[in-house]
Amino acid sequence: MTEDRRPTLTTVAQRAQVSRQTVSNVLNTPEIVRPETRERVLRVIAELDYRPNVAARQLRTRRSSVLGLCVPPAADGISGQVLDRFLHALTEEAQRGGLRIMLFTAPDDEAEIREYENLRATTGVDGFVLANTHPRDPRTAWLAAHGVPFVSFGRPWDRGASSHPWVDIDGREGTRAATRHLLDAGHRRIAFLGWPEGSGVGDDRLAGFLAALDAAGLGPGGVVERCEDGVPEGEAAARRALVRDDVTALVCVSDSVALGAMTAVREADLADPARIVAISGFDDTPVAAAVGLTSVAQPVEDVAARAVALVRAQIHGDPVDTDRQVLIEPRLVVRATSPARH
Amino acid sequence: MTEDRRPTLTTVAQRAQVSRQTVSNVLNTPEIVRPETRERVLRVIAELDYRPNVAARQLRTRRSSVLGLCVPPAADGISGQVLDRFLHALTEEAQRGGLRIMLFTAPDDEAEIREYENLRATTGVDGFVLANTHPRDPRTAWLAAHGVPFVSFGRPWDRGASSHPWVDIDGREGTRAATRHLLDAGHRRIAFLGWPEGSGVGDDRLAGFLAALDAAGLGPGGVVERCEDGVPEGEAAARRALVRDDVTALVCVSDSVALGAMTAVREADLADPARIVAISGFDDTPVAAAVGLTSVAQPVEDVAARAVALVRAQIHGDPVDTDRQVLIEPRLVVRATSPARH
DNA sequence: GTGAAAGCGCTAACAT
DNA sequence: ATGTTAGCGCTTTCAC
Repeated sequence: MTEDRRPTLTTVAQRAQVSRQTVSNVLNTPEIVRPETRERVLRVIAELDYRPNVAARQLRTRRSSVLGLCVPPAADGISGQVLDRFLHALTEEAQRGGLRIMLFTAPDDEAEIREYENLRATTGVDGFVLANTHPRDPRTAWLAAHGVPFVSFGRPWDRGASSHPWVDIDGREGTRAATRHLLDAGHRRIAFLGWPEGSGVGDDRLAGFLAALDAAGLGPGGVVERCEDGVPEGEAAARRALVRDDVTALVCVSDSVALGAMTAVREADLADPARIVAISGFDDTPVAAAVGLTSVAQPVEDVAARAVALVRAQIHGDPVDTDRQVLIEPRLVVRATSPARH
Repeated sequence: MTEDRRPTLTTVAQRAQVSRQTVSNVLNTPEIVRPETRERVLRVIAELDYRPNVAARQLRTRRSSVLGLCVPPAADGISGQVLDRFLHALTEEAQRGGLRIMLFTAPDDEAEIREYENLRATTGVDGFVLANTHPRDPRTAWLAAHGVPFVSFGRPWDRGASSHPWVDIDGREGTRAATRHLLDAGHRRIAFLGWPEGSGVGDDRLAGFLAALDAAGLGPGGVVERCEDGVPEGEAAARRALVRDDVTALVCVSDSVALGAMTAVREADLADPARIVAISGFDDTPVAAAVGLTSVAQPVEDVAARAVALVRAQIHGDPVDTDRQVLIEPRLVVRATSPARH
């Protein structure tokens, strides 16, 4: 058990015959150091495998290069997957830019706010990423009021909510693309299986469906069945929609609902072999890929990249030249559940 | 924008009329401080809302109270859910014990090892949790060789591998319970849908199946069909198993395989209404709950608790009185796909 | 361009 | 039981 400690700035300085400060400059402001000195110092750094101690740096600079992320107590079913993919992407993107992601949990919004305070005061976390904002969210208001850098994955859905930096995926455009795809495949009577009215995300997705119908001259309005998110719920909703004999395609608000719809459709297809009902889901979860479900994919990597850029700008106090609100286009992934009609 | 900084030990000391050191003692070794002094200091701490600066503490104590966790580049399908649930549980458990989880990524094992070095040298991460160990894993060997505290969720599957602290779930016991459940339900000819031979986890689960058959006097051996993990793969494997008319139940190595099997079974049941084939999966993913699939649940909360305890013991240099290897019993969740035979 | 001094907030070691 | 001293490793400020 060797007890010798890691090299420090002083170790490097001695060995390179310069002052500590010069070594620090080589690392932080290399351009002000004479090239030959710089070379020599860099060589010693490599030789000794020197790495700066971030705790010491943080103590001095009051900057931790750490972002906090609250992981929700329970994964919310199948669609929870999206959040997990986002977490992977975020970690990767942050790391690429010299930032780290630190996790924490809280049972409710108030507790989460207390953790923000705590993490700021103790660990000196530089900023936060919120991944599950909801209407009337007290957390964004608190963070904004306290001047804490943050960004949310998800728009604020309240009318007149104070605007804060966010990145989101254009759900409306997603369902619009899915609906257009089904129209192109030859379907004329398409139903939408959505969530109960009032959820910002769900309403947004419904809007895209209606817009596509309208644009095709099939509007205004359309067949809409609503249900809570879930597989059996989706199955029941699909049954209700399929009562109408002319419905030949279902645009679903989520992969969970779509998975349930697939069961209902399978029965309907058996009852009337001439009636092949097409389906599209939303989120492009692994389940969708597994069962061959056409779905709308959320490019979480793009979201992560923009999100990191937005917090970083706030941390560095950079004037944010690009928009502080970013809407990202989703991508339709066509699979077996939406064949062209012959 | 008020620029006044947070209170420090000195602020508290002055206000409480004691030395800095006494305040520190109140926080770290309260028992050596006279009760009345302690009370007074604590009151001031509360008044000023003082919180210790962890960077300063870390600089002094060479301890960060941070655990590193590598998130895999890509979520591996439906069963990836287990890992995500583990991550939630781990965060919660760590936080409860005053530890934080810091995320990082690496494209391969070698890069991950480099990150270990990096995180140790720069951030002073106290230990690591590995969640995806595999046969011939160079990472555990490196960590052990360098005396870095760590624990893995998952046994080392190599014969004669150097033993390190780990926590795992007893997959063998899981499939044994599932098989026994189907035997109790009246099934006599049960097939196992497993992964290709050679994966430690898959072989372990198969062993439980065989053991249960043996114990019931139906062994040795049994109907075994193998396939890669995945829904369509599971469907094909189930078809192969169901060719035998006497097979009335399928024990599946994962929920993905089981989900595929459900499709095959549905067809078989339609072809012969008298033949109701039961199914069980493994992992108890949200999908299983959604489609009513009987499955073996992994109590990741327990795993997280034991894992945190094991790293903590190493960090503190505590003599580990309990076993450094912990095997946790899974729990069978009975749902609609395994009704009793009438 | 380089060096010296000071101090970020904390705790280990010793003195009282 | 409490106080004093010193220093963890780094960067900011100001000399040179």
